[in-house]
Amino acid sequence: MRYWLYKSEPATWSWDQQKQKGASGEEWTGVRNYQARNFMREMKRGDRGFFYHSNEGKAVVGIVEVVKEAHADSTADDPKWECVDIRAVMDVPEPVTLDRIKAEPALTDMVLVNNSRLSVQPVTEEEFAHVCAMGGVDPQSAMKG
DNA sequence: GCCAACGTTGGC
DNA sequence: GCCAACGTTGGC
Repeated sequence: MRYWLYKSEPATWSWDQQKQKGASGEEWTGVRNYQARNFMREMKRGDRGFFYHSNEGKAVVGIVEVVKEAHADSTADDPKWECVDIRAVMDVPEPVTLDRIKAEPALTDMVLVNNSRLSVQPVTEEEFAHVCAMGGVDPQSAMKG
């Protein structure tokens, strides 16, 4: 299993909206960047990830899971743009802000810190567990379901 | 609201 | 195929 991070501006698509989609989840549409698309092509059903609020909030606010692997993005006119479907798994009780992540020596290599513009990005298992712990989430339950 | 970083586009 | 111009993202 691999781990990921999905960025969204809460004004466009928020964690609350994601949660309202329930267990069937929702397409992660709108990615028009090859690097981000290629990461989504690598995703497998069951992969876990972070839901990150960019711009406003700037924090990891939730845990999500891939429920449908890459397929054509229904909002794109070109089928080369693909997306996965993800569902909300659980809240992060203490949202882990970008400031806290940057201040954490174990997380200096996170893509979030080093490539702030990439909207879908990989997270290592160690980083995932670390951020879970910082957010008050039991890493075991976040990583296993 | 500004602007740095980065990706994409298009002229040559 | 290079690279300047432009657009977008997202932190500040």
